[in-house]
Amino acid sequence: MRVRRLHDWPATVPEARAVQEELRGLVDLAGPGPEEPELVAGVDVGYSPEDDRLVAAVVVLRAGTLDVVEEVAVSGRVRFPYVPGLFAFRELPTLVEALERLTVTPDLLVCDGYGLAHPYRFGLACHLGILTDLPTIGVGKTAFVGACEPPGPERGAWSAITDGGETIGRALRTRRDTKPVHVSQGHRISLSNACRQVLELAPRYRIPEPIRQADRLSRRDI
DNA sequence: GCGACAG
DNA sequence: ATCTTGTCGC
Repeated sequence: MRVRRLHDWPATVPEARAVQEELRGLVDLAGPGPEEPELVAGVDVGYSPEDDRLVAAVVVLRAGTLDVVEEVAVSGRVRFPYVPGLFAFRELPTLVEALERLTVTPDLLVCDGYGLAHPYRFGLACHLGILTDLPTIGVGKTAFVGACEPPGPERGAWSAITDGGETIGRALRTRRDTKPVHVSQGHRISLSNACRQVLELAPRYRIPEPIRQADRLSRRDI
């Protein structure tokens, strides 16, 4: 699929912040996003324990059956330090290469990490949404910014993640008695639809299937 | 000022 | 992210 080249990859913190400030105004939070997506892609990155290599993985699933339609893994090198809030600049360059090698265009992109629920309201999922112009969802495994009450114990229970009075995401229980995931909007999808999609994509495990598959692939090829 | 901070 | 053993539960 085609990915827009809106900027060069920044090498420094100030450059990266400038890119975020420039692109954050382009984010579409109105959605509503696809009602019944046909193809859903998951993206994740795995890191080498011994050097600076990383593997970006994209797995496309048929939404109805969760069957794998296409897989792409691309290896690269870390070119940006881990700075909370600028996490996307580590993974995006190689992730974009992997997406460009996709022969199909997904209807929805599920990202490992945050979208709106981000210190500058522009996490990896928002950034990837702008570059691909696809609806994107951010799914985080741990809390980052904002606060929320613990949702009820049942699958499907959720509570709002708020920060300074504004709602930036939801803690969503995808599996009974299991730690919730943190869902936030990336681009071109509403928060309620994002949660509905995440729930449908995680019928069995805590982590939505597209991300689980991408995670497996990124570790296998490192 | 200090610590905490997606992966 | 990654380094790590056992353990509890389906």
